[in-house]
Amino acid sequence: MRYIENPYDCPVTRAMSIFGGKWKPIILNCIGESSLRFGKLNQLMPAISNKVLSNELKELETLGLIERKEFKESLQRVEYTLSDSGKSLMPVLHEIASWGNSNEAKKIVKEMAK
Amino acid sequence: MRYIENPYDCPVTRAMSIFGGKWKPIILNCIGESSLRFGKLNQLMPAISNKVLSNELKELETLGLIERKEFKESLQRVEYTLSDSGKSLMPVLHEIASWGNSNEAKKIVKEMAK
DNA sequence: ATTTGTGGTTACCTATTGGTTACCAGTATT
DNA sequence: AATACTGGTAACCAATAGGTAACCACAAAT
Repeated sequence: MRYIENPYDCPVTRAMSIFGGKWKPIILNCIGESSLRFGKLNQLMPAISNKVLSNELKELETLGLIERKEFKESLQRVEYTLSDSGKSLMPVLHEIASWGNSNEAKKIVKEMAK
Repeated sequence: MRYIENPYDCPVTRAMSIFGGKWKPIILNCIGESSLRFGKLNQLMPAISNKVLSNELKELETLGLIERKEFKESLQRVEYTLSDSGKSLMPVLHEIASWGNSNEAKKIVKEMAK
């Protein structure tokens, strides 16, 4: 998602410029308090291609919302976690998740499917 | 935004399928508790074209998140308000707005601009 | 009679997103 | 030595979203 012009300094516009987009909130929520590998993220979101996942992870890292840790141990191993900025988004993600679990949301999705 | 495949029934995925996208959260937040005319919405979000605004409003109406009221009075007059479903999103929008006002968010946007 | 404002629609084009397939390096397994 | 797994990347193409500009009906104002 590109930066959205925001002449009136709208906070929702600012927030959505940062973590809006099809996958970013979902990825951030998946990672949450845990530490996930690329392959695991791919499993959790079967609908995302590895190209797109790779791009999104890079963008989230550039934004400073996640951290990428490479373990040189043995077999290639990379883990993603939320940075402090990313963690500050947790209340937002919880609120979104909570609404997503509401009957309102479920009803709307049921309608969309028709 | 199309419906996102959601095999694990992730609530964030469900929520973002509904009100995700570049403009939807911004429009919903703009309307809030008030009742806004098309022209006013256009003023509040100068970066949106009237075509896109028109489309988004239609989609939001189809989703049942907003209501469109036509006043036959005199001059063509249409007002948009949140439906009950739309109002149930207010806590989410507030949380997003609150994060958008945080220093974290402002710092990130400052970096993006470079 | 012409102009202005509202709430759009239409046609057209471009930019962005997303998807597919193939491929790669390093390590471990068979 | 060949194969498989991880975490990707590259090239290419298709679909979708978004943007621009022109236009329209209706009403009111000049």
